[in-house]
Amino acid sequence: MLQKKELPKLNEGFARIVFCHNENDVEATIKAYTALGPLDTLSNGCFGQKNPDAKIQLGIMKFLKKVEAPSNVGSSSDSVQDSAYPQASDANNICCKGTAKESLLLGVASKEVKESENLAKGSVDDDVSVDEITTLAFPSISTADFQFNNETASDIIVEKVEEFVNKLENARLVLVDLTHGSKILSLVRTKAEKRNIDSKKFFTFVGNITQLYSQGGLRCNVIANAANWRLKPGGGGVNAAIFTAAGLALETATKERANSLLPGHAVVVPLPSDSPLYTREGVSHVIHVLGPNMNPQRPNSLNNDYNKGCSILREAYTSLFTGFLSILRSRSKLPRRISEKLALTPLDLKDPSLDPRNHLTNSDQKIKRDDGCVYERSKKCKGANDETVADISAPSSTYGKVTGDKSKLEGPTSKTWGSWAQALYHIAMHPEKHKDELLEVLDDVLVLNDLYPKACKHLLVLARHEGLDGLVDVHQEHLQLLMTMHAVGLKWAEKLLHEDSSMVFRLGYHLAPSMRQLHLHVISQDFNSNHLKNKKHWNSFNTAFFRDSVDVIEEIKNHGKATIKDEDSQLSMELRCHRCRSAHPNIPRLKSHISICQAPFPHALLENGHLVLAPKT
DNA sequence: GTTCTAGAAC
DNA sequence: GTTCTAGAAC
Repeated sequence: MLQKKELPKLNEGFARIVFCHNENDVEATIKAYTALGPLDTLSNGCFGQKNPDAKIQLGIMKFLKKVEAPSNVGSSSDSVQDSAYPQASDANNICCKGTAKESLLLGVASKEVKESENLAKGSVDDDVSVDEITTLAFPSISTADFQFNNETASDIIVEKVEEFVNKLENARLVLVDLTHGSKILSLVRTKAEKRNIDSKKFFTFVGNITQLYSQGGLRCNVIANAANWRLKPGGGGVNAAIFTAAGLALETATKERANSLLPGHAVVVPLPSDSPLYTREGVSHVIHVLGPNMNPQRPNSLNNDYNKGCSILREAYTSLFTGFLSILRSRSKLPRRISEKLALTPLDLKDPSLDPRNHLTNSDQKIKRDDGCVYERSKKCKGANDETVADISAPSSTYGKVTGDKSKLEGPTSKTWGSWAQALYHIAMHPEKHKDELLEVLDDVLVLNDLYPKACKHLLVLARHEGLDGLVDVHQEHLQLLMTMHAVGLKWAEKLLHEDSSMVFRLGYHLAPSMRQLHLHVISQDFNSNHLKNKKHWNSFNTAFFRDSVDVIEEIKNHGKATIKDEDSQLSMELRCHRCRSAHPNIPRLKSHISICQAPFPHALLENGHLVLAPKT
């Protein structure tokens, strides 16, 4: 209903929403406001007026039966939701629905929280909270600098959104572009409409992805970055904007997770609470994504190979959305009281104890945080209190009671483990007792040298979660952990490559590990070690017994578990060179062969990131 | 996971 | 004779 009494006056710094019942109401409203000053058409279904003194824009949202979407709407506005509003036959009906109201609020929220409170109170009857919605804002991947065809990219975006949108529960996805005339937004919008994708769960938005809340009133807890492969600031576009807006905190947090990214992959980085993006915009995570590159001027150009390109772009969106889902899942594990506070903006969080980022759950999985607060706290705890690590493990755990008991201990998969097989488990549970052996200590993982390396360089990335003895225990909810383990392993491989660029690394898990506690092998492919002594040693790294980390991650993403089969048969297979595939009668003969074999690695290994090599110079 | 060692393979 | 494997014990 047009609320004419609200029309004449708009205080400085305030915005107002006017609910219109029908086209006539909208026209009348626009007319009334036009009388007060020039009115801009901001975008489809949305009009605005810039008040130069107030520095805030007034918006009038139009809710009608069906609005044709013009792809080009010139405007000087900063940002505005780009159509895709819920549509219904009666505007009042929409107004009564929380989701529509959220859209309204999001569309024209003002700059300061105080102001938006006033906005809500002044113009909207019911107080409907939008706070419980978790939102991922993402730019179109690869269509800008990487010159990926917009038409094809829009198909893939819509396809992937459609695939994930039903898994979101109370969350949503927003495709963001800086410009109003954005071709990709227009294409995606049209195609999403055609496929009847729920516009409450997915819509497009015009605005700066680093100012969605402060300038556009759209609260996005998670934003995606179209990153470069080195995960470094600079370049241009979204990457430069996000790194600049997030400050050094993002660079540091990113470095802890990964040093580089393969095309088609994504890495979730929790944003430290001192980052301006966190304090100003309420962004808790940045997900770096690397898409395929079609630009010959940029590294790893695919030379217009759209077969590969499409497959990598699909992978990129899968990784991005899966990363987002893992954030949702870890949030949903928070106790109710905390999750209720989750969507509070940082401005609302006067009491740091209310900040969910400062909490650990009581469940058997810690909510991983390496932002300043928690990291500092956990470090302090380690010094003061030996129970820190025990706090992480499950109080309700029924296995793995670490006592002096020499008897075999049961793990979660009820496999029995000899006392000798518990060494990694002990390290994972009590890293403070093994400081000298550890190369790196992070919230979720530890890095250490394998005690009996089977190659010149052989590291282990050890999960710290209790209850994960091996791959068999890994499920969908561990996806984020697997990605962290991979990223940390990759980081170390690259560090070692820096010291010796002739090395080649492979990252993977043993199908049936001898040692309890999930660990990722990062192993150089020279296999030049006196500790490699028998057929089992060789085959555990050079048959299907060795499961590449990238493949395991894919399997968990797609099927929720890793395929475990034929573990024993792999270990007794004939001995074959991992490069030229020639067979050898015994270990000494094989070893003398691999010391000289220069054959290229098999295609299956060279493709899809199974091997980590130094970049070609 | 390693070490030890009997016995098979050469 | 030596070399190498594979199973038991830890």
